[in-house]
Amino acid sequence: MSTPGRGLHGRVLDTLGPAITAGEYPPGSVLRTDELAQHFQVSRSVMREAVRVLESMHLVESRRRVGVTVRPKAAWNVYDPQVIRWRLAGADRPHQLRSLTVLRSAIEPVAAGLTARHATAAQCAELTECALGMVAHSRGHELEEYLVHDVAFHRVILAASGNEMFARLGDVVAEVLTGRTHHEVMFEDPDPAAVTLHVQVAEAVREGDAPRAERLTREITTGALQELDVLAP
Amino acid sequence: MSTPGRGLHGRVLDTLGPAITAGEYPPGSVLRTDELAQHFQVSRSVMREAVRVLESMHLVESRRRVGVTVRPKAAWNVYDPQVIRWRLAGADRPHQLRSLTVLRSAIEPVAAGLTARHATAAQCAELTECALGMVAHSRGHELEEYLVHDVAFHRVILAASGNEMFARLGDVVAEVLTGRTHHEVMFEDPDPAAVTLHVQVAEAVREGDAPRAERLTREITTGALQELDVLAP
DNA sequence: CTGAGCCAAAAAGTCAGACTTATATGTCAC
DNA sequence: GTGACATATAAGTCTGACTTTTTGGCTCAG
Repeated sequence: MSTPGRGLHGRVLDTLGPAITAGEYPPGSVLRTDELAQHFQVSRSVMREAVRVLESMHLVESRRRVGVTVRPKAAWNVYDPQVIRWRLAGADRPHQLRSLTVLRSAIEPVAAGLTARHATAAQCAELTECALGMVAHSRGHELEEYLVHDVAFHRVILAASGNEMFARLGDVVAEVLTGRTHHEVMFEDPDPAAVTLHVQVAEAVREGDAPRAERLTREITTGALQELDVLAP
Repeated sequence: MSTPGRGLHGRVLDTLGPAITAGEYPPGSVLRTDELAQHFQVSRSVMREAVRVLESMHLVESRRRVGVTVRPKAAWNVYDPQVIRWRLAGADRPHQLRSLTVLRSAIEPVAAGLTARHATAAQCAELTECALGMVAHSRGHELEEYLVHDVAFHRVILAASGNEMFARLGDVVAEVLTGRTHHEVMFEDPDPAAVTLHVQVAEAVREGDAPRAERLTREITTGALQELDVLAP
C-alpha cells in the first residue's frame, strides 16, 4: 500500500516519522541534523531531505542556531495520508480511529447524496457490483474478501461524488475499514443490517434518490460509530 | 499568513508549487533536477530538497533514469494547506472554492453538533463574543471587521468540537471566507439572515442543544453554497 | 544593579564536485 | 519475435568547505 524504500531518506522517515507521531519526542524537543545523520548512518544531505519532508508535514520546524524542534500535535498535517498511516501504526491508534470515523460520518452521507445526483451508469454498475460482492462474502468468515468489496464500495461513493476533496478521502476510509477488520472484530461475520444498507445505498444511487442515499449512508456511519463506542467506550 | 522565504528551497517552492498546481506543467511532464537547479540559480542540493517537498505532497514523483514527473491532479494532497493556498492563488480558484465550500457544508454542521455537546464555558463565551462582533459590524460596509469575527466564529466551532480532524480545517475555512469576501461580494453588507443564524448557533451551543446547533449550521452552509450558485453557476 | 551593545559559538543553510546505482532503451544473436 | 546484454542517463549519495543567522553571554557605561 505504501511506498517503502524509495531512497535512503525514505527509510529514515519510516522510523523517524512514526517516532515523532508517537510522541516519542515530545513537542519542543530539539533534534540536531548532524546527530540524526550519525544516528541513522546517512549523510547530512539525506538527513536534510528527510527533515524537509517532516517540515512540510508540520511535524517539525527547522530554525538556525536552534535545531529541528518538534511541533505540537495541533500543528500537524493530520490529513496527510503518510501521517495518518504513521499514527494508525502507533499507540494512539484507537483515538485516531475514532477521529477518522467521526470524519467519515460527516463526509460520506453528503458524498453519497452528491453521488446519487452525479453518478454515471458505469459508476452505478460498479457500486452495485461492490454491494453484491459484500453480500456474497458476508457469511462464513470470508472477512478479507468482504473487506475488499467494502473498501471498493466506499471508494466509489467518494470518487463519484464529483468533489475532489471527498474523493481524496478514499485512502483514509480504506485505512479505517482495514484497521477495523484487522484489529477489532476479526472473528465475527459483518452485521447483516450493514450489508443490507450498502445494497440499499447502491439502489438509491441508481435511482438518483439523493436524500435516501444520504439518509442510508448516515445510518451506515452512525452504525460504525456505535460499534466503536461498544468496543472502546 | 504563510511563511515566506524560509530558506532558498522555500523560495523555489513559492514559484514551482503554484506553477504545477496551476497546470503549467501538465500531468506526465518530466522535469530534470539539474535543469531546474540551473533555471532557479540554486545548487542541486537545494533543488533536491524542494523536489522532496513536492514529492511529499504527491505533486510529483521522482524516478531514477526518468526524472521528476508531474502526477495527475487526482494524486495531489489537496488537504495540504500549502497546496490549497497555491491553488486558491491560481486559475481554478472558483472551482477550488466550490469544492471547499461543499466540504464545509459536510463538516461544519456535524462539528457544531459536537461542540454543543462538549464546549466549555470559556468556549461558549468566546463563541458568543464572536457572534456579537459579527452583529456589531454587520452594517455600514465594515466588511473587514465582520470577516475577522466570522472567521473566529467558525474556528471556535471547529476547534471546540473536540475532533482534531475538524479542528485542522479551521485554516481552510478561514481561506474560504477570506476569499469570498475579498473576491466576490466585497461591496454588499453581509446577509442579515446569516448574521442571525450565527447568533442562534451560539445560543444553541450555550444551551447544549446539539440537534439545533447542527440544523442551524447546516442552514448557514447551504446558504453559502447557494450564494456560490448565484455568483458562479 | 541595570541595560545597551557587542562578540563569539553553534547550528542550519548553501555550494561544488566526485562517485554510485538503478533503469529505460536500444542492440544483437538466436 | 524474443530474450540476453550493453550503454547511456538522470537520480541518488557522500564529503568537505564555506556562509549566514541567531542566541546567549559578556563587557562596560550609567
